[in-house]
Amino acid sequence: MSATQAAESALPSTYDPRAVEPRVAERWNAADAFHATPHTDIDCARSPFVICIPPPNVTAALHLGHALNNTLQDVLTRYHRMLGDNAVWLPGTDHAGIATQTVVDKRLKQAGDKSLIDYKRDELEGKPGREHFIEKVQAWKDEYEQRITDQLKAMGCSCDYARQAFTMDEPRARAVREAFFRLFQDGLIYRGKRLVNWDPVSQTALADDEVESKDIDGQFYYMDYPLCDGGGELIGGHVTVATTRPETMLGDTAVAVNPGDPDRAKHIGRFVKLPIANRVIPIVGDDYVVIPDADSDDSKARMASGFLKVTPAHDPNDWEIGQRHDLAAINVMAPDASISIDHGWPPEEKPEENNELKPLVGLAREDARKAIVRWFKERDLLSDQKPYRHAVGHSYRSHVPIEPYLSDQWYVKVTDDRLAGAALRAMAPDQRTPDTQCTWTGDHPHRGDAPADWEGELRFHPPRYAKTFQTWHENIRDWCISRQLWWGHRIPVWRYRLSDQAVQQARLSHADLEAFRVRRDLSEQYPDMIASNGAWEVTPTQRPPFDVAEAVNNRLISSEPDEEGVSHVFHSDIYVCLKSDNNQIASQLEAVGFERDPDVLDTWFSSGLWTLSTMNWPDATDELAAWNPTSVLCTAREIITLWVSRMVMFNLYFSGQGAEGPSDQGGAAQASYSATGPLDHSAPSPQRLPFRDVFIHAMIQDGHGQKMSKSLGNGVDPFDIIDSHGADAMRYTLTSMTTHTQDVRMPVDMIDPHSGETFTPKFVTGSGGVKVAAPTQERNGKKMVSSYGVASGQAAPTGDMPLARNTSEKFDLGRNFCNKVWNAFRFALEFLGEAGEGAQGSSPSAEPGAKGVEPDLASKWILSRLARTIRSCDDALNRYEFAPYATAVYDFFWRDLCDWYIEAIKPTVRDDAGQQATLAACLDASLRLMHPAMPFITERLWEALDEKRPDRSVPGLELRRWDLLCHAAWPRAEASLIGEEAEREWGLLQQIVSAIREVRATHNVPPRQRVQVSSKVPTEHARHTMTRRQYAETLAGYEGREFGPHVERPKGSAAAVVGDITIYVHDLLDEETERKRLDKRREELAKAVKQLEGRLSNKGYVEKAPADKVQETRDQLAGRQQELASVVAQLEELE
RNA sequence: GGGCGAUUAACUCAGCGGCAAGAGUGCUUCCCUUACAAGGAAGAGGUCGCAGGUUCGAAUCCUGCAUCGCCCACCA
Repeated sequence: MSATQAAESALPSTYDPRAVEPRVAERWNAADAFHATPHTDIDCARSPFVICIPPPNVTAALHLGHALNNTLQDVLTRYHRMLGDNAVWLPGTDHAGIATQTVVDKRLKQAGDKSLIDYKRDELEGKPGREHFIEKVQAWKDEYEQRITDQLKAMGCSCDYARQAFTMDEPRARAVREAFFRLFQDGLIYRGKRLVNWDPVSQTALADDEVESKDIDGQFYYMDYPLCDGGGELIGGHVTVATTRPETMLGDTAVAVNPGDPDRAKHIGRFVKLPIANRVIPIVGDDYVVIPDADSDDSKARMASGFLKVTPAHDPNDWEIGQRHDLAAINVMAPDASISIDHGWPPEEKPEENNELKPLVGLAREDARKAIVRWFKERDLLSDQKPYRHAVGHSYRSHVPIEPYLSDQWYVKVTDDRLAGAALRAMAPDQRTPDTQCTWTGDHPHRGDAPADWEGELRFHPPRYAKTFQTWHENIRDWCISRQLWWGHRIPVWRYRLSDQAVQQARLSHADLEAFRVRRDLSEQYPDMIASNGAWEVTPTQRPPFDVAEAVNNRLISSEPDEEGVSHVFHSDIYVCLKSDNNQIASQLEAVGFERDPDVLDTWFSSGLWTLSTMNWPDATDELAAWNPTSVLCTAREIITLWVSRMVMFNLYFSGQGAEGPSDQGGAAQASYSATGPLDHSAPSPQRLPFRDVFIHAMIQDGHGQKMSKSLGNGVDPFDIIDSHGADAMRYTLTSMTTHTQDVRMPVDMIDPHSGETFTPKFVTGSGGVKVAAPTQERNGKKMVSSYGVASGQAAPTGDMPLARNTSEKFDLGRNFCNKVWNAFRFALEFLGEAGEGAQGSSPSAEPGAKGVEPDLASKWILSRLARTIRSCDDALNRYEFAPYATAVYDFFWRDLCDWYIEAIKPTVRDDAGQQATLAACLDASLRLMHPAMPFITERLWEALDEKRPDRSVPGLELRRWDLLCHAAWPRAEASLIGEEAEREWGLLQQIVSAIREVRATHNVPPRQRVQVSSKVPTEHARHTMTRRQYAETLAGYEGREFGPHVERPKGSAAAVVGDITIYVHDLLDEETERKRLDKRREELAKAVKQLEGRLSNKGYVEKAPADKVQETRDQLAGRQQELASVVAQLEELE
């Protein structure tokens, strides 16, 4: 070793993560340490361990919630890699459709650049707007994908970065097209007219999860509708409907009452004449309607009038009622939510001739509400108005109320048994709740029991989350997958609109015929690329779940037009789904008038394929064969419905079809890698889960109990913590925080960039009532910018006003631990090297500990503790119990190894080869055990340990060498290492040492000052006490004098009692202190004795409790009584 | 409205039928003892949210209540 190398490898006295982490990362990188290749040969003993990362959104950088998520995945991956599994962790990011598009648009606006509105205008004017906008988003994505990757690497995540994926890159796009194509072909994708969550400002449909509920102070309006006969003649009288949304009354197509309502059911079958619209609408009976009850606890019952206006096109409940009663849905609004007669108003009502209606047309919905209320008031038709507070869905991007809006969208029929039903049957049987509330009425396929031959393997940890998964699927509704956005996977469907002639006269034009002909020719020519039998038009009155075959037969003219060109199709356009991105086919379609659907897919469509697409499905890859299903999914509970569900359904569905296409194999087929020999890719595949285990971890909240999130702006960048505490400290702390609870709180502080001091920032209430750090902070007259200020675009760092990084003292735990580990090694490496070289001889396989030296008590004890610690770590990690794992390594290393073992052997270890061997083994095994949580520091110390002491095995614990710790074998201790006798012995010694230390401390004996100690011990203990003496003397700082059964208390000494041993610490003359000390001890013991006596005097306890418990109590009592007697005797002697 | 969870030391959290109830941080006292002051030794600090119940025995299981949080839900 050269002098410079020696200098480099010298360890400074404080652990400096900044110096260590990049170096270690470089070593891993140079060794390509985390790259894995699938083993398709089942003779290979290495079982796969696979994790797909929950791909973070490219909307922003990662925060501590992600740090937690990824730390846990890395702990598992590194653990299994060390176990010898073929471990791989597949990284990637998510394009996050609407979220990213919104963020980028907002930034463009903030910067005063051309934003989405401008690009949309360009597009309308025939200029390329869409492409240019997507370029902007793409640039954002590139930046944040890189940043996220950098963050993961800085955290030490052992991903196989060569396999990095993005939900919108080409391999993933192929998977999306393939999946869409197959679902389309199988009739599981359809186009439907339904109510969607419409954002009138952004003018797009929103996913349910993009709608935020807010409580709004509104009004309940009571409006009178006059009764009439079926022909519209008023017959006198009226009914009063109650509503919070008077403006939607223009779209009413019925009034509903509860058939069980004694006062109002008689109206069922009658008609009312809808004011303003003059539409004659029926009164129908429906259970949904709440019967009024002024005394009810239900506010709705108190407010209700018993008559419900039914507006199927503008209210989801009313939509359902409309389905049940075959009511028309009349859309009365334009996409911007202004009143309109052009978007579905029945032409036969001739709305343009309606003078009452005319003034309302074009009004915004809020203005229309006022105008209509005024109209009713003026005519004395508004019988009441009451204030009412209720929840209203708002768009999370534009913050305006969502309009339930009738529009054409693409749906995945997840209600089909092949999807939701399969997901339910995939659940581990013992995690299914038998009698949950299921909103589906009647026979529903999902409710069926799992077939006997299907063993569901999907398992949630903790198990309570299985219920969320189950109820979601039992109550699932078809999934709207189209979004009127630009950033996303474009829907691979081309549409040909039939001519008016075809629609109105059921005659096809020449152009129509040509479109049919081209579609048919292409279908024959490219059957694996083009699908056309899955699309149809669903009328508003058709009720889900649909029967595909029925829909195809009745609604779609799947047949070609006959010789005369007459089609049997009504209202249907021709839809063609293209699997490949073959421009030639597309251009042939476009040449005859087909147009590509402008919408993109819901972002969860591509995320739902993640476990397949990351392994390059639909190709039959080795990865898919060997690594799907993956081992475990680590995620947060908020995403169980959005993501976990969809991956389960998709992975089951597509794997069940096999590589060759759809098949009916079901659950009977064998897993193809359970056969002997290499994999046969052409074999039919069984349905496979995307993962067997789902681990749901806690949500990180800020110091105010608010969820840490990107959109709220209270996220903390892991880089900040790495900066203040180091990556290992962050990881260790996060690991130790992971219990099976739901939330953990993380109070966040800031670091003053001017002074480097930590302080608690000033908080302000931001949008949505969220408490956030003020965008700018001031301290000692100097200003700084908070990360919230930067993230929200409200402030930018400058020279005078730099960014103040976040930190949290919670991470001190991990930092202090790292420092302790570092220094323990620094100490040990000082002498392990020299002596170790001499001890090991020339043979590299020599085991220094096995040289016939019987290990001393301390060594036996620490090896026993080590063996138990290894066992605890395995137990904990196999159960996804991260905090107990973290505590186990912490307690072993710090409490046992440093506080007791190293302290005990300090005087002797330099000359004791056995102790050196034991110490080396403990250090080595500790590094292995700690590595999954703290990879950098342990890898660095491994290197140092290897240089000094290559052989660390001891009998019962083989510790083979590896170049890199991250590849080293996880320790396996033989049961023989556990020594109960040594543990008992050492436990007694610890008590003696503590007792002497306590005496010293209360009598203010300086630590360096040695004291004289003698001890009265019963004969049978004398020998043991003598053998322990050297350790006890070291640990408690004394010199032993007399030990024996007849030792008397020397004058002026203090006494401590441990079991049947009485220890005298000489020459402590402060009797007052001694009396107080003993008094306190006596009280404690008396209390314990009383409690134990009480327990034993309880007849029930003695009779019913297990005998060993009772005996234990008796022994305890005897021990305490003896101690108490000794203490009392000492007190008496003091008098 | 439905579901899930939390309430234990000043703070953040473990423990989930039987330890005199634990940890980290903070606090007090003493120590810069050549591994570590990001450290060592000792210590103070808790009617385990409230009220019932089950049990020989409850922080732990059950019921109810209160407070807080999250998820889901159709805005009459």
